[in-house]
Amino acid sequence: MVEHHLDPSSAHGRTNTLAQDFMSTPESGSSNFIRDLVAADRSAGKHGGRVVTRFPPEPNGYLHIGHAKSIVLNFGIANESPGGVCHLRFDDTNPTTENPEYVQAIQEDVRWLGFDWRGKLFHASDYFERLYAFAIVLIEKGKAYVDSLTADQIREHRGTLTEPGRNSPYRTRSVEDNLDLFARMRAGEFADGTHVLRAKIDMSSPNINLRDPILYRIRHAEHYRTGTTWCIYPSYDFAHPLSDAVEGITHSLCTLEFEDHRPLYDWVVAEADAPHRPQQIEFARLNLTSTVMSKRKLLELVSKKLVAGWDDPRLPTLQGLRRRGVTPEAIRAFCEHIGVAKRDAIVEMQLFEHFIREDLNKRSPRVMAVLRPLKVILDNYPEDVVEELDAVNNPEDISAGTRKVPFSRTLYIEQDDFKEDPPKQFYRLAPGREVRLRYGYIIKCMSATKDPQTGAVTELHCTYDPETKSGSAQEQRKVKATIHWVSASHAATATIRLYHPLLLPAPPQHSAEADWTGSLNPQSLELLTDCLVEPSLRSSSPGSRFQFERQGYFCMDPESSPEALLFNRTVSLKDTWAKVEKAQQVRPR
RNA sequence: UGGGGGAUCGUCUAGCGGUAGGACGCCGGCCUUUGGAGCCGGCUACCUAGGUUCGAUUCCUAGUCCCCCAGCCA
Repeated sequence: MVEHHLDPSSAHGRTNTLAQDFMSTPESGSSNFIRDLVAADRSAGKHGGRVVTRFPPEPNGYLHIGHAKSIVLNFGIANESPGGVCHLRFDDTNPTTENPEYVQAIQEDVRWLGFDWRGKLFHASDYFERLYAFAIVLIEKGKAYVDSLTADQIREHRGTLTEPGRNSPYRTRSVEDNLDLFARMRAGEFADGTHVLRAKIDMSSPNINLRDPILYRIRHAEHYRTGTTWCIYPSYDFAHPLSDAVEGITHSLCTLEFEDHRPLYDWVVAEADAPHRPQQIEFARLNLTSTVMSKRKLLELVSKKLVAGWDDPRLPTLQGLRRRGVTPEAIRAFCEHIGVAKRDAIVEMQLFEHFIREDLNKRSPRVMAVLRPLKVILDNYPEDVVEELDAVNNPEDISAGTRKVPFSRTLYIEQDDFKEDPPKQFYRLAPGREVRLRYGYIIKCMSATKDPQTGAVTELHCTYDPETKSGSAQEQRKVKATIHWVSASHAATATIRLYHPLLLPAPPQHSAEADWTGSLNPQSLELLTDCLVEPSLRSSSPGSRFQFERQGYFCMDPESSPEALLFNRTVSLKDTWAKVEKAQQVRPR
């Protein structure tokens, strides 16, 4: 049954989120200093009024929520500029860390997030030949030289933060010698580490990046795309600005740590006679509480098998979030909301959860599932009767219709919904008390059966009030609580994974970075077996998202099967009672 | 004790010389067949000290604190 009533409350709710409801293209973003700057450049006719941005990941890991911020910014700015475009470029200049698995995953993730590079897919490795030619230009202008110092010697010559560096004895090599040596580097005549190509700038610069930075190094390694064609590889500081220039990037957005590379970026573009001069603008990277975001730490978790893989739902990777049930819309809305600025910031995980709930609330079908079952027998309900009760699929979306849920004499409810000795403000089931069963009847608890050994409550005997059937007009009796349930003989068994923060709230302070895994939450994964879910779930498919009423949002795992249902909890519902209960523990009754 | 950046509610963020606003969170209330959702109300914020100005979060000066940089990583 599908109704099309215009529900005033949901219609009202919709006016607030109009932009998000019509997002065949992702929502246009809120204002920030970079958007303002790009808009100003465009109206001033800078770069010919064009806007070309780029998202330039190195394919040495999986994308995470921090990358999402950059993706949303770069693609967002391009998409809202007439004729604007955002390139996807793999910054693959270091053959030892990169591999095609990551390239594939990154493309998938960008698409999943809802962005389209419109055919503008590039690799820095596409430009190796051109970059080589730019290097020749530099050498010919006397702006670059081959240095034959060892790595240690180079470090030693570089000076320190407070002391200037010293010129390498090879700094004065002739252009002819440099050309010859550089050609032989390329030809493979030299071993790794024996020579590098360096920019000739200023060894006494207060900016260490300008103390003759390394432009090329020798690496006899197989590159996942160019194989063994090359044994010299350009460094980031050389490849990045020139790749931007070659692609006609107008605004090259990157994170704060590259701020003092900007003079070098500009130097490279200018001295190499690049066809175009992009503008680098820096912004603060995203930090989130109670999780890890650095590639190094994520890789460590995965390779040490501290988590199940890159798509472990506890991880802030895009694949982890997807498997957990987070939608791309929620991620985008979050990224737009947190803003873009230059100050270091740590965003609370609760803010992210808010955007996940907000999105899932509108779209998730409701369903009943009992995570920790407690048997309930309705003593006055006939043994051979099964009623099919009408249940609303989504009160936020009447067009989602209704479904039938079987009801019978023996049911299961949540253990938490019964307390033999109820504390103050607990208004669920207790001896002698009444609650409504969602979509069903009001029931009254007559007695609790206990395990003689442990004293644990094993089953409840209740009576139901036939006059109070849901939807019947005659009985308007109110009770304080409504609880969810499943019919014992109809329910399907499921395994459910609950996720808790990856990091402990207060990380042990002792040693800083070395053993950061000490602050990992050993209880980050909670596995519940023998959960009982309503039978309609048997026919749903992996990836489907639901709200388990009164509990949270759950997503059917890819490894779920009709015989072995498996769900991941995306995020819990806000739980007012949990707060009250916690407050009571601090100051009882 | 070099250079580059940054400081606004608990947390993000707006402000561009004229009443410091929004979101999350938290607290209280309303409503409710989800203690959900929704609604209403509230919450000790401009780093400090001077200066300019009728008026400064905004401009100037001097401090303080925080972040980044000494990879042949990006």
